[in-house]
Amino acid sequence: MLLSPSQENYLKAIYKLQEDDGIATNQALAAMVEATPASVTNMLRKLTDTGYVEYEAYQGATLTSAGRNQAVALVRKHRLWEVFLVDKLQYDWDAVHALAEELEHIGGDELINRLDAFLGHPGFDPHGDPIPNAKGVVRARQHAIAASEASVGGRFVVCGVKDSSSLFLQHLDKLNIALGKAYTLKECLEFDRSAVWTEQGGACTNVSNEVAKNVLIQLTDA
Amino acid sequence: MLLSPSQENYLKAIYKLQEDDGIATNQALAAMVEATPASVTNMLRKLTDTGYVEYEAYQGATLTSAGRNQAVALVRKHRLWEVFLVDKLQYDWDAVHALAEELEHIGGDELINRLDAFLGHPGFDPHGDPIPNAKGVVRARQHAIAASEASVGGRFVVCGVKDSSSLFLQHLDKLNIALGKAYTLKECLEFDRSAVWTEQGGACTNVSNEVAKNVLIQLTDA
DNA sequence: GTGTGTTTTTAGCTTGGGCTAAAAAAATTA
DNA sequence: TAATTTTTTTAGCCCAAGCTAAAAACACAC
Repeated sequence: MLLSPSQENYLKAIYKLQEDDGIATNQALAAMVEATPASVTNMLRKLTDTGYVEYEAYQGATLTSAGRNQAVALVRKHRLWEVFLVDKLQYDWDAVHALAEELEHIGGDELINRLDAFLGHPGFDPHGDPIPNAKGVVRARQHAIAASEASVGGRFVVCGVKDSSSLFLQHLDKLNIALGKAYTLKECLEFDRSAVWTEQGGACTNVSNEVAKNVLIQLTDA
Repeated sequence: MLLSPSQENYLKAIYKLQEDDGIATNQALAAMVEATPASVTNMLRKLTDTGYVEYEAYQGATLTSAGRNQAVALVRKHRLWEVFLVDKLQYDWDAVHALAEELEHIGGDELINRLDAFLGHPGFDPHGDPIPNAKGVVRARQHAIAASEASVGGRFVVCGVKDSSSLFLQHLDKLNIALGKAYTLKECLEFDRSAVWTEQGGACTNVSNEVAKNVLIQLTDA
């Protein structure tokens, strides 16, 4: 059974919602695929008939194992294309999402496995999200927590973002925050719950709680 | 005005037919886009309304300058993706057409210009066809003739193919004929109009007229 | 447990791109 | 020129994927 780009987008949306919220409601799906709830009901019926989704009226949707395989393959394709665009074509990390969204619907396993090899089997995409391997295994990011959870005096390395919207990523660029950079959490300001991060070199950045909640870090002992 | 993949395919087909035959008839278009003549009539009307095609009933279709720009841009995208697939992902030259056909509908100028730069601004695709530049200028292949036009004793280099179907390209692979290789035309066999080509090393290949007609060469004096 | 508000579904319509079958125009042959 | 064949167009249909508006189901508060 071959899936249309639209159907693939639904599967990906269900997958993400299941991961994040545990459940994929009609409304949440509608928001994610940018369609009306009525259209979602339609499509869920179709995907149920073709065996990718399990769905009973009013109960939300879950993926079958076939559906999950498809979704993970799409995530793999999306993230590998993002790596290509950033590493090879020198795109900024905030500009690649939309293009990867188109590219992920092209070709099959052959193409993506060759791309994977060409890129050197990268483990993570430009936003720090892990890339599933050819067998569909996603190794979870280890020990990652939101930066807002760090405690004063703690040292950490930025390893990902929760929000990969262009707006947020450009904001991080302005704050000079990037993946792989190491910081110490100098202090937390009671008033607005913003934080002060210092780099090794001594540069200080004031980070709002809103930002910190969307930055993923790994604590380091050094 | 944004074009759908289907519309883009029609523009490309009209462009090719105009180049090859001088005229794009309804029937030829139908064959090329793999649709019925009735569907072609429909689409031509649409493309006329949007200003990409000039078309009067029963008279065949021609591209406006806007249409030609689009078509040339598509050819550029197609050929650059083919170079990517062969040079970077190690695909065989007979396997890339279908994938490039999908990839050519993705993204806009930005993407393709970055790809072009990444590939080192190649002049020709893996089948020897010239790649239009960012301004839409296609520089014609120089002095290329069909191998069937060569005369006995002549030396030449293979520089392209007329037929880039998978079947034909695989046949060339079997004959060990590839772009860039140099040959001497040893003799022409009266009986079936096949030819004997010899390589520098001395290896001989018997080439049928059918094949020779679809191989493009450049004569060399040496 | 009844009422109110939210969520989901149903019903019916729209648009893009196809299709077939039949009619009309053009081209070819006698 | 007339008859026949080929090509193109018209008319009417289908399917995928969306939409709106209204009805039904659910969930929660009182």
